[in-house]
Amino acid sequence: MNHWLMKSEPEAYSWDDLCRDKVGTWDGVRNYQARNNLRAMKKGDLCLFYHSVSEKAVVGICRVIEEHFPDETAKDGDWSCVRVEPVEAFGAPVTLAAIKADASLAGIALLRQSRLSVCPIAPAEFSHLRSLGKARKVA
DNA sequence: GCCAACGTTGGC
DNA sequence: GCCAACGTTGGC
Repeated sequence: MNHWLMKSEPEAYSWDDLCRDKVGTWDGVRNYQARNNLRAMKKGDLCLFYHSVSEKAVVGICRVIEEHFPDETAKDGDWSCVRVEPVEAFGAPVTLAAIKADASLAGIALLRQSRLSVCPIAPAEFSHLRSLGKARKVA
């Protein structure tokens, strides 16, 4: 299984929105590297949900429930999206500042490539963030 | 609001 | 194929 981190501005689509919807379509990606990461996702892969810009924190974990298919929101070009469902909410969101301050997360793609909206996460990084975030199952 | 990083576009 | 101009993302 692979692990990922996906960013969303909470004003555009938030973790709470995903929990309300139960199932979310992760569309709107218009960056080739991010798109290729979306296409590499397998059903069952887990993704950290990061709130960018206004909050700058990892707030939960979602699971890929449908592998990539064409992004209908794209007027032109060859873009993809996936479907996800919320799995675990972070009782303690892990802020960007906390990630930067954590030596064991120094290599995380979030820091190394700050503009990439869908990036792979190493298993050790994933489990560390999950425990820092005091993740608990979504009802 | 500013700016750094980075991707894309188009002229040459 | 290079590079300047421009647009976008996202942290500060």
